Amino acid sequence: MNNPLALSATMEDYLETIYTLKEENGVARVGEIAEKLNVKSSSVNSAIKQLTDKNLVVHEKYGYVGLTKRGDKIASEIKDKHNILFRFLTEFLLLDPKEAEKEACCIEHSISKKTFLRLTKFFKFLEEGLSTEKPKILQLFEVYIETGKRIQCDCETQEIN
Amino acid sequence: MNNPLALSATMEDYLETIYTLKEENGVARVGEIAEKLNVKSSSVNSAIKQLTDKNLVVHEKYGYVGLTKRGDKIASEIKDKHNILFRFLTEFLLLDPKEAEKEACCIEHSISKKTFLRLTKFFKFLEEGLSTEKPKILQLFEVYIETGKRIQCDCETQEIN
DNA sequence: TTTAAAATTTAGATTAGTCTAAAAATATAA
DNA sequence: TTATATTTTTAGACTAATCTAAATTTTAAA
Repeated sequence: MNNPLALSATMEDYLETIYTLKEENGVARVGEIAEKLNVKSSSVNSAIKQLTDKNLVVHEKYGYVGLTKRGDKIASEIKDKHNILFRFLTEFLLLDPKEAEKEACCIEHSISKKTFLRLTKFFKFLEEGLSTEKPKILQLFEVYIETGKRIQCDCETQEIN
Repeated sequence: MNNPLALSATMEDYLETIYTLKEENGVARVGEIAEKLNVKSSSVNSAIKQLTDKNLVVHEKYGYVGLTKRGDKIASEIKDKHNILFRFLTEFLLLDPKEAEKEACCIEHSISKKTFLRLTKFFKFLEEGLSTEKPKILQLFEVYIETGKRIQCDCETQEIN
């Protein structure tokens, strides 16, 4: 019943961290991964072992940690989920970026591909709006969050052209 | 560093399931909890032991499983998160209810109180709109999901009154 | 009321993910 | 280049959550 290819949230975090470190520093090392994830190097080691067995990570003893093609693909998908969630939390729910960052980290392992795609589509939809400013409804929501008051606007009731 | 009162997603699921069973049947029994969560009764047993130690659950041997006041409060908060996520996924992202249900189950353990409150506020905001129909932007998004086309509407650019 | 069936509990094994402590390898500095 | 410091690896313990199998208790039926 359970997909044997499915990764635990923990393993996804390892992949994502390796991916991020490679983006930031060009390479990823055991100690850095440990630091980012707030675990000990020995934990990183055993995770790497598992991910290597799954053909997602490459690693020669005492050397850099890398991603296979498959590992890289999975990592970037997780990263994409993270990013769209971050956008949603900051641009839409107007949460503090620091909080939103932590929150996205957490939720990224729970959302399905479909939800990810829908959220992505939503932002694409917003961006394809002619105007350069935010849609009225989000502007109103911002005011509502700050003041608790709902300014009226006829865009709510008017017909679609 | 880590909050000792924090519950694992697993323990939250147990609380929530007990809560739901009590809603549905008036009482909750070990076997029903096991069935809902797709685990064995022995697993339920050890979970109950832990939750009892934390003063969240009451249970006398071979009897019904109940929630303490604190347990009930926590369970209802989880349920609230679940419900608001379900609404977001179905009403806003227009996902299939069955999928949305599963997804909400998953995400409910990851979102913070703040995110929950913001989402709640967002729906309250929508409901306080004068019109009885959905806000224009969501109507447009629905069309966009179905057709890939973005119908123009001047509500995007007009001034707030 | 005794017996059979169903539900619950206990005991003990297993797995994933973590840790500590010690050993091994690599990098750095004198 | 040798000694020291840092990093990585290994070995083995621990915890949370699960399972199986067996024992116990409760429920229902004969």
